Amino acid sequence: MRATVKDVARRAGVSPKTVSNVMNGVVPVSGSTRLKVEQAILELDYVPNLSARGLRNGRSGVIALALPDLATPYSAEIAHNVVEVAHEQGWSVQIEETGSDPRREYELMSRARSNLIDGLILNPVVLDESAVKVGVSLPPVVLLGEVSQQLADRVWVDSVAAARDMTLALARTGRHRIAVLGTAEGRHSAAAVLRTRGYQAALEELGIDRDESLLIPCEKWTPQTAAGALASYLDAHPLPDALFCFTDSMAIGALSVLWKRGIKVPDDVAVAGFDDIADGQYAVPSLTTVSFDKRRVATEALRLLTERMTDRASGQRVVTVDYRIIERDSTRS
Amino acid sequence: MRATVKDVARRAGVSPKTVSNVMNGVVPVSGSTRLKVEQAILELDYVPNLSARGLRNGRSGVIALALPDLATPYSAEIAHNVVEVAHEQGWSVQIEETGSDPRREYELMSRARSNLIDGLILNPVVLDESAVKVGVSLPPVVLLGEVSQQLADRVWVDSVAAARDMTLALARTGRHRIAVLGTAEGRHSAAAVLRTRGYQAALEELGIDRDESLLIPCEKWTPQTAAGALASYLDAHPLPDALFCFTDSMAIGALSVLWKRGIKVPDDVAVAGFDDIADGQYAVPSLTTVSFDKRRVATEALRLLTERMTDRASGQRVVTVDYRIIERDSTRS
DNA sequence: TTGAAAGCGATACCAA
DNA sequence: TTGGTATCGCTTTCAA
Repeated sequence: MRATVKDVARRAGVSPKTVSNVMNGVVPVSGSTRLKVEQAILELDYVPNLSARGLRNGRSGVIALALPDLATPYSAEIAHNVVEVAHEQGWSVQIEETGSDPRREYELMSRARSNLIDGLILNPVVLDESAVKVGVSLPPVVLLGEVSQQLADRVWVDSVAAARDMTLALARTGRHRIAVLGTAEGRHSAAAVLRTRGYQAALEELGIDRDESLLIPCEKWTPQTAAGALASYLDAHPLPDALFCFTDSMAIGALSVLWKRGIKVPDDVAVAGFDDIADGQYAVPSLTTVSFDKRRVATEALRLLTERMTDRASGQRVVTVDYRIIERDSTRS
Repeated sequence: MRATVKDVARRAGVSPKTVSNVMNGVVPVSGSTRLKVEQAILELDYVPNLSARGLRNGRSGVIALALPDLATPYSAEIAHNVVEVAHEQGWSVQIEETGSDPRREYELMSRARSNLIDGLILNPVVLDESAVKVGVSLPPVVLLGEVSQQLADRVWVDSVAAARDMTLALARTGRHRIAVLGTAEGRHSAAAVLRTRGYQAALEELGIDRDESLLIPCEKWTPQTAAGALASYLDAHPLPDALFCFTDSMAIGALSVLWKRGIKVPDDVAVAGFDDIADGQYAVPSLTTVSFDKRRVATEALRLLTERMTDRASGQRVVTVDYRIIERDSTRS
């Protein structure tokens, strides 16, 4: 059998309460008792039972991180940073994948209510107000990304401004027929809508007429679907001057298609992405992108979450994380 | 306040035990009482407290997955599959990053002993027998990958055979000066040792003399370090006929360096990887690699883990997952 | 500063 | 089939 506080207390000749005091270190304990207790802990190889502690305290020390798909580099980098920052602050992280399925998001919320989780960082895909109902009975929730949600705290990058800046940057290299890859057709992802909006705002500023044929829809934001979407597009349309992909993953799929067709990047067409995933730097050619500090996203999300744990009542807080355009070989003029 | 079993029991006019029976569905319950209880659960919006359940049962329903670095595509794909399979079987997954630091592995084991985790799937990097001491007091552990460990259950791909086959495949395209990228210099990663061994076995079969100058060391297996290592190598050595990178991530870094130097792949040098990460298919050119079913790795790991939970005593079990060479553009002759 | 005892919520034993 | 009750391990009042 595993040792418990009682065993430690008996061995150290003190009460369970004293053992608890030594471990949690809030109530002062005399040096000699502390030593005896620590000795006993070592001898018995005592490890506290976190289920019991969680039951008693109402907190588990675990937060959940819900992402659409861990296998995508973007999600993976976010997860990496959240896990790292959380660990530094003494939290464990449970990973959940929503697969962009609102039902999974619901499921998650109910799981979160079952007290094994003290809070939830949720990166939703679909623009859906209803999926997250932040009620009093729910644990604290922080949303990641461009969700239009008025209730939960949120950390995001200003996608509209970033997409606008990227479009302007592409135009500055002398390219004016700028296509975008990743616009949403049916179900609207918030990011798709906002990035398209930023793109169109830039065109307007530049006095470039809108051309619907330069919007290339792409339902899933993976290299695979992007490659497929771009391939069919190129079969039916002339090559644009520049291609702004709404994620780096899509850009990588696009680069692959262009290369296979012998279309030179950036000579024949410039390509840009969004997210600054690690592999973008090693793409061929290296990928121009919208970069932001993912570590900062993690830090802020965790800060909002922990603050929300102690103050459930105050209003929604939104943290906007800075971005910058990184120009690499894929758009050199 | 949140509702508890007692509240539900009172409302349904039954005892707490009956509520528990309804929820767990092992002990038969009469139809009418079941209905009453289910009604009460809905009305009170009851969600069981998993900490309490965990305390009572000694099981939490959570497993931990420990990986060196979630941000690498390989780890991310493994994590994705484990989370998915685990979810299907009703498990939650806690993610831990070891950063290839043995201390983190220790820390993890002790955390695992604290009963918030029913089992651990560990993907270690460093060949270190001592890091995982599988004793009676520890939760079940399943190791992922090429670790030389005699105690814990393990799921792996036969790296020696795979590296041998890949080397032979490269040789079949008429390339005989085959370099490998990723050999370990100081601390030995098990995978590096085994893959080097397979490579050398193939050369021997082919009657090709060993050439130490074709072993390119690379401490960390990231695109960045691979790019750096290859760049310095090329500054001092002639170009080999083929470059076998021990991971796809390294291969992606290598492709980037080769492209920047105007070295054509596969015309001037063939490049191959290992792992078959999703982006390899969209690399420029698409990457020849050693592929294996990551979903299967996840399934087997979870199977071993759950079986081990009910049978702590039986001997070590090892599952070997099949691989196959996928030839893509990066090695076309 | 330390001890005794109650209780967090769910489950399982033993009766009925 | 169902009800009462002890129990899992820890923390925290309240007293000493």
